[in-house]
Amino acid sequence: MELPCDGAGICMVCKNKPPSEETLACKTCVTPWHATCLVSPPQALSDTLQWECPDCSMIHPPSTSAFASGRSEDSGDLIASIRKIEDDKSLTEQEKAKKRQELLSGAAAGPSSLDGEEKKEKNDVLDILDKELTCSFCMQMLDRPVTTPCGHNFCLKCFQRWIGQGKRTCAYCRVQIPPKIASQPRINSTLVIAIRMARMSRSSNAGGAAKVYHFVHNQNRPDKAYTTERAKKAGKANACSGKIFVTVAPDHFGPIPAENDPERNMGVLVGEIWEDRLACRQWGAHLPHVAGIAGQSTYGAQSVALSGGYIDDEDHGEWFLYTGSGGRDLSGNKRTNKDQSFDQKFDKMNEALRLSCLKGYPVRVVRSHKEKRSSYAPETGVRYDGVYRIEKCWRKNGIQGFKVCRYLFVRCDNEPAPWTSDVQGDRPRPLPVIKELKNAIDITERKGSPSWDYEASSNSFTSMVHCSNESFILKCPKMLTFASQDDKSCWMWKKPPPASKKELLIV
DNA sequence: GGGCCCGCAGGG
DNA sequence: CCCTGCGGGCCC
Repeated sequence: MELPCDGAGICMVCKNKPPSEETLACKTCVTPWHATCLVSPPQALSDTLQWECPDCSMIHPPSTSAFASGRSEDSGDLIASIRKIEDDKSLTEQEKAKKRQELLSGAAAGPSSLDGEEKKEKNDVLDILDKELTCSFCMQMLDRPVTTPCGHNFCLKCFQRWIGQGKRTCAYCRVQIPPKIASQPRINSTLVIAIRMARMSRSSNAGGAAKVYHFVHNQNRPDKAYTTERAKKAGKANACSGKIFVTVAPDHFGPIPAENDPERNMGVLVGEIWEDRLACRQWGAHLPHVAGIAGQSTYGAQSVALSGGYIDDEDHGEWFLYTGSGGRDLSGNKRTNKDQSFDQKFDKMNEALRLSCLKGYPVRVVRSHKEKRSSYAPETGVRYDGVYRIEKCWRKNGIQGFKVCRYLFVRCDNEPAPWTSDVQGDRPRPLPVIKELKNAIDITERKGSPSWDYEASSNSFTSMVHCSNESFILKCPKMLTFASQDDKSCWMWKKPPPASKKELLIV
């Protein structure tokens, strides 16, 4: 059995610490090995620099190196062909690049294939999948993929073999692997789905060429927003999202609890502030980085972003009026600065808000203060403001409006209930009546505060809903719990409503 | 400080 | 696929 030196430099075979002249570093994985304990140590001194350890030479046997095997005999031709393209003065740089790519992607492998265009596209997809979904050990498509914290993927078996050899660094980038992951590697289920899809696309010959998505898996995203090569100008305006830190589903309603915050294990607290909308997105409070409403018209709205400085938005802290999407222009964006139809229906995001109103779903609220710095916001940035509910929806002069009220007074750990005029108050109280709604139509209303009542006999929560002169009862089992047995007036979210709408019983 | 343009993300 | 979106940087 051949074993390397451990982290302290002690040979795992002879249990001695070899002097540096007896230590060999693998050219691939840089792991130190005790030369005298090797079965076949390198003979010449010059070989020691190019020496590959038993593990690595086993993993990458030279004969199966993907590049060498496929192209070794015609690589001379390939270079000649590339030179020919380079020298062709009739081609633009773009055309040259395209030709080169065709050549490398194998479209030109079969001489002058006529369906090259279609084949190329398919190959592009498969190339990307090959590259991204390949295990660095066995060079095959990942089997039961395990992802390291540094973002590299390996087959479960390959990973376990590596760990079994006493390795505790990533085979790809040498970053330390935490003991927990080494001992209990978890299969990356999202990746499993991606692999399944890749296999499907590989096996299906028919069908149009798949589109190449520049998809970056969450684990592989940086901790901060970043700008791609394609987005020429720097800055966050065109930035891609960084890693999402919380583990809640994108359609998750309500607060983000500690158990979904593996990063800090504290959940997203009311009053938390991020530099911008992209950072806010990373903590799951509000996912769209431009749009103001996160939601699905058939499911409900998860969150809204309230940006200060719009005069028509009445903002009273614990309740505010919100104009639905499409009802205003995005400042400085000509495309949306069009005339509004005067007969809008509730659709898309507005319908999502209306549905949340009907069902009494909690809506997360984030506020930003780009223009107006109100006394509410001594700080800059985007602020998570806790859970609200949509109390009323209406349509007036073709514009949809929403009245959004604090759902429950959520006690937060880092400061007393913010955005309330009464700082002491973390109790529900009557809500102000909205003015000037005489000409409004389509009023969807939801009454009652707090919205959910606890029913001890069934240990469930019920809520009375009034809608279009009809009343019905919503039942949601075990949705809320009291913060403490002593203080029943202080409500707190413990468990968010079910992620699937099926689980919500309407009796 | 306003106009302009940009490109990402997500819904439908 | 197409469209839109209570961002945001930069230029004037």
